[in-house]
Amino acid sequence: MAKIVTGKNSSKKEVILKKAATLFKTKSFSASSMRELADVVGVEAPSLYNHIGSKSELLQDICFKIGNQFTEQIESIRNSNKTMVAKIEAVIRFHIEIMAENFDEVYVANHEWKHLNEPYLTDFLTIRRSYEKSLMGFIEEGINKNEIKPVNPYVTVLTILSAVRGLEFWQRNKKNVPLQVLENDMVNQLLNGIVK
Amino acid sequence: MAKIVTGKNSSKKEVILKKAATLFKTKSFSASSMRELADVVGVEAPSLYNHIGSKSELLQDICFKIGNQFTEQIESIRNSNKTMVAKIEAVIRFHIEIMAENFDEVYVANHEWKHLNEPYLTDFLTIRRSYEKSLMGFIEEGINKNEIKPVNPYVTVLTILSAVRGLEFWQRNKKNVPLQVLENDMVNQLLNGIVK
DNA sequence: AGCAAAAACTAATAAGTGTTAGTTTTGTGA
DNA sequence: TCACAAAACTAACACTTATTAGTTTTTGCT
Repeated sequence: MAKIVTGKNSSKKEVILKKAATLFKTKSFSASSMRELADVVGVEAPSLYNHIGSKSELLQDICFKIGNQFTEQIESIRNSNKTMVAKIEAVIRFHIEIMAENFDEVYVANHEWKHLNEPYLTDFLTIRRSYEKSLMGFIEEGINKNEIKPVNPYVTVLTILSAVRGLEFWQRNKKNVPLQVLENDMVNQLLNGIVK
Repeated sequence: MAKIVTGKNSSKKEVILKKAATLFKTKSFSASSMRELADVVGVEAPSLYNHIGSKSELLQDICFKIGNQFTEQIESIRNSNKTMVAKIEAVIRFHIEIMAENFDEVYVANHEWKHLNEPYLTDFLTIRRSYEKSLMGFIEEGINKNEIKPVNPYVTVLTILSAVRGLEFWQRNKKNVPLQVLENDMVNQLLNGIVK
């Protein structure tokens, strides 16, 4: 009889969630079967149900864990007293850092949220939209305070968020480009451009 | 007996491909069934096989049609005699335009390529990597010619490509933000930044 | 009109899906 | 050591999957 090996501070459900995130990232949610997940966990598929409710629940847990993490961070930046440019810079930086730490989960939340069931789907999109609005507020206020050029705030948010999401592709080059270089260069390009 | 309705210049296979791209974009490749595709085409599932080889073949056709389109465009830009900055700008602009025209196909190529079978998977990644290398060449040459700040070329390519890919999220706001505004603002931010 | 090819149909197959039921084994505290 | 709960197991269910075989209908050409 196999046994789920739990690390020091993690419950069995957390172990399953972690492996699920990796599997869903690699194969996508729909193409991943509970039998495959059970395999990497080291157990038979039905045994998983002693610890989790359903396959969908796994996706929900992953998406909302990440969603809340981002929401908390941007709230705390909003309540800080930095210049608007500094706030935007802080957003870019924590985005990169959360991504570097919880890569698989962030990837899954970004790519597989559409397989959430209602009402989770609607909730998730609400959270995400409110996040985008916060960032858009920073841009607008930055323009008003004359820190930022009179750009279209929506396009700017789109550009920034897409750029940081692109870190998904970075992982295969982790060794060649250190995190600090990445963060600095990306912040610089998005804020100051690359043209001399 | 239902009949596949073909437009003026499109074969029945092309009709199926177009609908498949839309379906795969909406539901993802793995979560889309041939029965669903048949439904939107207006036919029974087995009838599709009079026109196509398999489900995987649909994905292959979509991915390589888009892949080749991008490759051709960047080749033609490479062979033009523009400044390097102008070449990079041209890349950003055609990216946005291809995306605006063939939205569903580009989306599928970007998101569902991992479900390609070998040897198509390897081929696709090779094409993509060579595309990235071309763009990276523009950056490096731009730095050498003193047109561009001494940035990390890899990070810069990553930032640019991710930013333009983010247009996926733009569609829901098509009405509010015209294509030209989008193109200009995005080019501007990526090349010149947003900070005053 | 009649014949051949194209393209639709129905029926069926084998494999894979998430999940439940019922049972057995394991780990823990008295 | 014994009992109880936690967590593993096997077997099975009801569905869905892509695809094939075989048949019938439609289309287009002479």
